[in-house]
Amino acid sequence: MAAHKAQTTLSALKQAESHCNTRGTRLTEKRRQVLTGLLDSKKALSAYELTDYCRDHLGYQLPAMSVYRILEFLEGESLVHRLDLAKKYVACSHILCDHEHELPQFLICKECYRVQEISIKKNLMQSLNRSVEEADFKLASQQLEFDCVCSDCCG
Amino acid sequence: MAAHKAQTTLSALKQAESHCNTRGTRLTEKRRQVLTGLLDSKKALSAYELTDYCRDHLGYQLPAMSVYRILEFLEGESLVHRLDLAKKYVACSHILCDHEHELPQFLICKECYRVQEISIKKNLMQSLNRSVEEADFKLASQQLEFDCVCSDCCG
DNA sequence: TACTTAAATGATACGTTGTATCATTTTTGA
DNA sequence: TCAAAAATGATACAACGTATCATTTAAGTA
Repeated sequence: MAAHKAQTTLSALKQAESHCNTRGTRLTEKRRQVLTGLLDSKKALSAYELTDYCRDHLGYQLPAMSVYRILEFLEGESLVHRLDLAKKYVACSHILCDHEHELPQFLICKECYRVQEISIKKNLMQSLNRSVEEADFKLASQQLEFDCVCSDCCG
Repeated sequence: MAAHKAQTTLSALKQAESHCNTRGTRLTEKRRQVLTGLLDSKKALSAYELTDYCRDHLGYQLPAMSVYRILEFLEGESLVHRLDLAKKYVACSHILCDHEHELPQFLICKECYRVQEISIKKNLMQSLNRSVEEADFKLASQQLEFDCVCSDCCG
């Protein structure tokens, strides 16, 4: 289990590194390790699952408090998204892209926590925003999360 | 604080009572009290806030475990909705209606937990479902919840 | 280089939401 | 009246998350 990381994970880490350099922040060893855990996982992980990841793959127990702080940092760098609905975290699927993206939407499988990042069509989001505004509310974020079931879990 | 309940609350309780009778279930005293707490609150309440409600308004401490069970019952009777996003509960705004409703959507103010129940236009929901299905996912429920800010909390 | 300061991480305690389990009370129906 | 079922109580515990203070590590400067 020690061995090798997928090409995309390595590329993403490199990209994340230079992103942080550019911004004058530091992708420390632990931050890199947490990000690696998320990149290598095809599903969303909770903070506590990430401490397990460190214990199992790296041989030390990263305190939950540190994981939360690191996730907060990574989210600030737009390298990670927090999924409120699942109370879990995913690596941003656009780390490797150099161009700007519209705000992502997340489809979260409530069974296996596989996550799909999609972009909802502009006019659909506009209609939605209009419906919400008619009720005198505003969407707190355009980054929506939808409770779903994926095709593996009984599509 | 002891005194009188709004007309709508009383009507809703009566309606809930007969709804349960019809279904062969029982709206017991405690269940009625929890429902009353939700009906009288203009915002979503957590299970623990409902135990506080009983302590403050009814003079006894309803155990959290009982509150959870009662909420589960009320949700099964479609008298209450659980809001995953807020981890809180609201009385269904359609208790007083006798006709069928489309599945509701919820706008939840993340500041004050005021909740607005709306119905999103059919074609909007259709577009959304289509987008989700293109990603090989399915919405787990058509009862969507949106993290919002209401007009009172900085509209 | 050594020293000071700031950034990052660790350790501990605690708060909130929620479930599991078993005991007790209340209601129902024969 | 009595047995069975339904509802509620009590207790313990699990998962997620934050507050606080201590310690370590890195960065910049004399």
